[in-house]
Amino acid sequence: MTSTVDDDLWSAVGDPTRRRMLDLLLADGVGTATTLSDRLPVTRQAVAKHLGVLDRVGLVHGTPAGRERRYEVDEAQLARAVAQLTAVGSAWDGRLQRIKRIAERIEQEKKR
Amino acid sequence: MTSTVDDDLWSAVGDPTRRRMLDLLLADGVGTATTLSDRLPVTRQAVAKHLGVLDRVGLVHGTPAGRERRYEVDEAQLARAVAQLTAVGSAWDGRLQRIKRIAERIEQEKKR
DNA sequence: CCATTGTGCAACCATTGGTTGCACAAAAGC
DNA sequence: GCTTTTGTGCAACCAATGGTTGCACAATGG
Repeated sequence: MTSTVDDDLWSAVGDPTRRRMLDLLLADGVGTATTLSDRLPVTRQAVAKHLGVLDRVGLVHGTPAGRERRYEVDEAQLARAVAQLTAVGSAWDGRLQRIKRIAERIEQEKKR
Repeated sequence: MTSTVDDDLWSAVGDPTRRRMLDLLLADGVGTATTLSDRLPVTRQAVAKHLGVLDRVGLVHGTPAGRERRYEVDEAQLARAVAQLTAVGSAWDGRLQRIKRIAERIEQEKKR
């Protein structure tokens, strides 16, 4: 069942730009809208919007520091998201395997 | 690195309605826009659009059967998508663990 | 042959990921 | 201290997309 999935968390992580942002933040530890947009193919304003989304679902946390706002990954929340990814993945995987087994059994029946 | 991810595949699977559709198709083996929309909180037309998206990225395959069009999951392609999910998941997981280890080492240093 | 049912297509609406432009506060240079 | 950078936030705007309703039409069933 996919119904156990938090859709907000998932769709936050579903956007490719946001995924890259999380990658960068994880690699560097911390970043601002400007530093992130330097390494991304979108404008600073777009990055700022994404940071807003990620902040709202709790995947990152931003703190004002002087004139800039620093963001870092909330590790616990990202761990939760990862858990959901792998949960859905293995649910589908399980179904696929079951289908494969059934297909093989039918092959067997035919040969008899 | 998330750069190895096929964004089309991922964002196809990123939509919650499409995820539920895949669940239903996997459970039932086959379905049409109408039968799926019976069990989903959206209209038949919305489901038809989603089926179009899923078909375009190859996650499902639709074949005309009389007056209706039957869709089923392309298992190989879904397996690919699952592989990418778990790949990104474990990449992040790895980074999180590394961060955790470093944090623990710093704790150690302090105690000395 | 007529009524039903499943589809596909078009128009329309709200949200969202993106842009540009601007105003303003904090740092840095002189 | 005053001026120039530099980082932010906000607003307007645009295109794509997930959703809706409405309609026309082909296939099935009585």
